Amino acid sequence: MKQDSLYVSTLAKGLKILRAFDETHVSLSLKELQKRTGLEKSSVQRLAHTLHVEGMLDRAPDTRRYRPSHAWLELAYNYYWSDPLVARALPKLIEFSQAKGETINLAQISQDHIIYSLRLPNQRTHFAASIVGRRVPALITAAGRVILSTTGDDEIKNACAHWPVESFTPKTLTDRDTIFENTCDARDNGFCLTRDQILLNEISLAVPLTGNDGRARAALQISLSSRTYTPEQVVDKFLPALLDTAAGILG
Amino acid sequence: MKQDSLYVSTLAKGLKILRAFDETHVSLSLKELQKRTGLEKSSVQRLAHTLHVEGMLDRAPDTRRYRPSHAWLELAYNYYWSDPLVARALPKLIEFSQAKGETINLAQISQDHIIYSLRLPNQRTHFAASIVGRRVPALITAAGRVILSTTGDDEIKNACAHWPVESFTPKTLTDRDTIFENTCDARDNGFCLTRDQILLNEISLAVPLTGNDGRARAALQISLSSRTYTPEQVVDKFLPALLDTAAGILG
DNA sequence: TTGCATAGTATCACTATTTGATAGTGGCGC
DNA sequence: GCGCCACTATCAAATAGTGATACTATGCAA
Repeated sequence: MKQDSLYVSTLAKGLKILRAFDETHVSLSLKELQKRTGLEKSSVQRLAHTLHVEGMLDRAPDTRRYRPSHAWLELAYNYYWSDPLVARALPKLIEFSQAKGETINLAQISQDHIIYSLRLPNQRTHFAASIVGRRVPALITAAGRVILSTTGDDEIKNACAHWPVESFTPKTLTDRDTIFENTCDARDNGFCLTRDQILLNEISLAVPLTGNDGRARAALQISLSSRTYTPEQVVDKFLPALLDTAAGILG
Repeated sequence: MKQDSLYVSTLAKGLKILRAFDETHVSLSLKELQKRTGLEKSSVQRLAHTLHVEGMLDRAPDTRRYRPSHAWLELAYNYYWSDPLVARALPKLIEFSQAKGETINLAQISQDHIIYSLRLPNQRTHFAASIVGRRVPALITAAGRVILSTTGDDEIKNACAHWPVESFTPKTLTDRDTIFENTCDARDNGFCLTRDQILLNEISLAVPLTGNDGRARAALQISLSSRTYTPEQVVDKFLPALLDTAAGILG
């Protein structure tokens, strides 16, 4: 950062302002931006002003608080055009969603997290699981494990030892040995099933979208309620269709 | 811009890099970025480098071309949390989508354009109409007109005279008088129906999501094929449910 | 209403940072 | 193997961002 002569720190500070907004900080005053970014008061003022002028931040005239603008959705739109997998996967996901009436997602690996890039939610899906762009530590998700399982044995071992884990529910599995075993099972089975990891009473089933080199960079994942199905029923009832959908995307 | 002492031009240049990517420019080399932004070669190099280091741009090691990164989806995620209308609308849209099996969208006004902030596509929906964040001139859409129709008469007149129009199909209506009439009809009817405006053989039906002040900032819109339905059938078959969905969101 | 505290706005001299010219490197097609 | 073009790296010059400070507006309490 410091000794990088090509690094433009002013731009980085501007991005820091954008990233100050999250689930629990949906609008921010100048003071709050200052606190959350650690930048100088004047800098925050000028950077936020610039982002506002450039249409990246909206501002409520009464409260003077800044908010994310519609431009944030436009960026997503342009991301979608840039990702060839999205274009191939989307029609197949829609097909699956309408045929089965169940939530289906496209998850992509992004360093040691997975990011949901397409989501076709059904009525029972809660908000955070309905909207694209959510990042979750790869190791605690079925999608992350099944993607990981397609890489080399050393990489699996290394990832299970070092990638971050985080508890979302009391039942979130944070024991790295168990995660490793489960990932190896995924490698052998070609799918991964988890329970209660992100949300209680949620069963998650994922299959890899394997590239030409045999390594997956993405996965298809469905969410079901454990009140409705047992894990075995989920596998029986949905795995074949999920594999078909994956094959359709890759074919 | 120039005589704005609070304006940080370096940040603005960085944003210009981000906005150089669109439907037809899904990945860009340094040279192309230079051309599209009009910035200096060195500036582009440093700004793009910074965006890469900060995770806003990916780079293919072989071709050295820059691409939008997953971070663009994360921004959308955080936008969604910041928009209270989205949270209220999403479950209702899902309900409608699953009940009717037809494409339904949430469109919001954004200056003189509308932006699709939620989309629940069905199988027949083409790619550009399936992904969120698309911006379209408000006047050529049913959603834009029905939102406009809830504002004052002067504003309607002014908007129909000055807001941009753009032809998407040979049948896109660009005659401002006809657009004005259609918007007045929308005001009287409480809904707006268009044909072949964005896509041939597409019927679009929109109803406003009216705020406390009687003015709409958003609309619900559905798309149907004119090969399957006549405009009259669309109104008969879908308008009541669409109005119910809108009422559910506002209630 | 008055007064106080807090948040937002505006100004400006200083200098750190960006700039843009230039030179160096690597890759690809001919 | 040669030459072209794109990308990378360097550095002196000066522009443009900084941060301290002062000013104004807002909201809350007495």
